[in-house]
Amino acid sequence: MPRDRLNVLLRGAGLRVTPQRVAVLETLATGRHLATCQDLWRRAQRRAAGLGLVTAYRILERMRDAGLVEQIDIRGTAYFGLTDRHHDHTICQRCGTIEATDGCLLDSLAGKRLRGTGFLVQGHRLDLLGLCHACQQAV
Amino acid sequence: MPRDRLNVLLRGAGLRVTPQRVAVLETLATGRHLATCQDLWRRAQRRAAGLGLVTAYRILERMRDAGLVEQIDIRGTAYFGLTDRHHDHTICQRCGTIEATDGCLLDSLAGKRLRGTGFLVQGHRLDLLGLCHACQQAV
DNA sequence: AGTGTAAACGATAATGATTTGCATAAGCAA
DNA sequence: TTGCTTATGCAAATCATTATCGTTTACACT
Repeated sequence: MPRDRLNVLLRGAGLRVTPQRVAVLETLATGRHLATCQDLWRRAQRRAAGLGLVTAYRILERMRDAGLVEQIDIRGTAYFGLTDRHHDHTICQRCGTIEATDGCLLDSLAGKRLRGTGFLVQGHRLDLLGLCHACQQAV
Repeated sequence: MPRDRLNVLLRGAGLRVTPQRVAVLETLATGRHLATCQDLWRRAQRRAAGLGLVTAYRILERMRDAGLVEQIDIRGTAYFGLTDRHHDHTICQRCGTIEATDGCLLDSLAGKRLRGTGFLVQGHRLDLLGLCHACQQAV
């Protein structure tokens, strides 16, 4: 993703452009999967030396509130990804292993085994992400 | 839910029947929504005095591994519910408020506002819950 | 009913991710 | 460039969850 595009994204979301934010956003755009804050922080340091972990947390929080980033919590840790992507996963209820599904599959899967991984589907979780009525006012 | 049914559930899942487990399971069956471990623990104490918080965690973990219970993590904390129910939610990306959706709605919702609550849908999260290949062997 | 053993329990103390407070530095509108 | 606001970095606090360990209990087999 070109640097300009990142700046536009940030400005468009009403966020100041700082090297740290660009670094985190760029890192986010580079990776193909969801990532934890710690992970992003470690990787983003190549682009912004001295970046603090706490800052990474704040940046992700800010971008999440601005709608640029999506936060998803799995087994006690938060994962982040760009909002414009699809994030469908299989999550093993026993060992917690997370894998992305190939396409966007949906209904009547219970009891079925997914082709490829052999994951046995027992149930599903669907969360609609967005803004509640109150927060829409507060923009 | 009758006490017998609970025992059958536990036994059927290969779990020993203890007053603590019955208490937690009963509490889970009583509540209409997902609940945190702390919450379940507090409520289950009416049925099993002296129940330890750590025990509640272990019971839920055990029942989750046995497939009786579904664990869902939101904003850094785990929520639990019986597996046999549907759990579709709206989650505000700003304030974190979680609400259950009325029915089971699915596609082409992005950008729409939900009737009733006015929740603005920006994206969604779909997790398929079940067992990975390795864990299926280990049963 | 009595007994042995693996599994469950309760309390306390770690762990690890996330937040908070505060002083300093940097973005950006005028 | 100046000034005001917001962002950053660090150290310490918080909070859910996990690990440890000694004690108790469920339950299969007498």
